[in-house]
Amino acid sequence: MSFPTVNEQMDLIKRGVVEIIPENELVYKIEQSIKSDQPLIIKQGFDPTAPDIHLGHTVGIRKLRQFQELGHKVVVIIGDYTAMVGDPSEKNITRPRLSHEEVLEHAKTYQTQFFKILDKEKTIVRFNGDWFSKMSFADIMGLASKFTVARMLERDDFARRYASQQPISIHEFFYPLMQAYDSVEIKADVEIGATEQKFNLVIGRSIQKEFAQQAQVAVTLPVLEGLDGKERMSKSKGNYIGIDESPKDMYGKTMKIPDEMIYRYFELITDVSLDDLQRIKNELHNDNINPRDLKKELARTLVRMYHNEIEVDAAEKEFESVFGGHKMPKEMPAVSMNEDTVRIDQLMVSTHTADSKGQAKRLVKGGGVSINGNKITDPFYKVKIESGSVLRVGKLKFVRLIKK
RNA sequence: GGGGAGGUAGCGAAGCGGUCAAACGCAUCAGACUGUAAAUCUGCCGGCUGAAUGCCUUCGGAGGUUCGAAUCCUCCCCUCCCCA
Repeated sequence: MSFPTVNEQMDLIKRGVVEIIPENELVYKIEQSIKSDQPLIIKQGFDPTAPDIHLGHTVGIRKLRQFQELGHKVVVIIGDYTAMVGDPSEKNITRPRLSHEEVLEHAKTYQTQFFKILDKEKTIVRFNGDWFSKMSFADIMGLASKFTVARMLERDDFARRYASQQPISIHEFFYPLMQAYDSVEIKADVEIGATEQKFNLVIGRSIQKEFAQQAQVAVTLPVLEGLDGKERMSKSKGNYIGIDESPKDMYGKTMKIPDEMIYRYFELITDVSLDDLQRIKNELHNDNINPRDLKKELARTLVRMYHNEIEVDAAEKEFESVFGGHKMPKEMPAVSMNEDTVRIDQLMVSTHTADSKGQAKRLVKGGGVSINGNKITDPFYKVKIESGSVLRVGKLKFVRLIKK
């Protein structure tokens, strides 16, 4: 096997990354790899706490693929063990503990989704339960003794929580240690992760040294903001675009991101060339160009990546007809009813377009409800049920009614 | 082990015997304006009720005092800080 030159490799690796810690060690590792004709081991871990992967995850996964293109070996760690323990960084959200079955189920979908981006042949998937489930308490104490509380408290979120009198449980301290130990177990040369992972990645270096290994290089990547443009993309915040979503949803959701995010999305989660990136940046500063058109280009690009060209056109047409021409979408959920007439609030509750009759009435009073394009203003309006009638609530919720 | 401060709606934060479904801010949701963007303005913002000065559920949990408790008492659970 022959590898590209050090400079070629570094150019690709550095694209879109925030930090390489330390860069000279990475250069050294690549030199050694070329010299010995051995690939580097590139690691990234995922906790399968949610059933599938969204575009936020692809920032890292795409970086892994770049390493693969350079000839290196990617090891994806599935944190089945850590996921079962429960993610302490989100402790304030009290999430339900996942059973091992659920975790494995999620892990399964993760794996198929990984391979929409990664080269299956060049990817090794490991579960960290393989080694953690076998450790004795003495082993755990041994691991714990290799790190100090003072260093733990250097970490931003711990420091902040400590300062603001929020609880921190002891077991949360194990998280970084477990992640670090994963690196020891697979002898990682490079670990990649989001910027917020910096602390964990660096601890991996310390712990590897404790185990007489060469320290890994930490590569940090930006965290992708979700549809709100503020908070990180995450399933639990509902501001995500899943990579398995339909072309229509993917396109529509992309059109919803704030303008400031357009460039960032192009940069972090698409394959557009550096020239195109520059062009996009210029056009965003050009007042004669409607940023919406660039957003459309982004939406097209994303749908193309995860679906295909035909779907791209269909999704765009669908989007334009609904939101441009104020027409109805082609496909919408249908609900069949026996009644001849139903009061609007009841109809909304039974079609799940409102959570309660009270909310339904409020929506009607707010002017957000229409039947076949006719706005309803009376919260006690009786809707005549006819097959083909369309109930619209807000901008996005449509239901087709069917008379039984 | 000792001392102190706390737990209020999605979040932050008032209230400290009735006028509290609970001020205010933020977020969410809907409307106007738009490009399904941003900003701005408006409305809503526990549930039920043909829409109430009505009913039900809610202020960490369980009891109690009272005509009446988020507000007082008892016990319990949880968190934070300081001292040892």
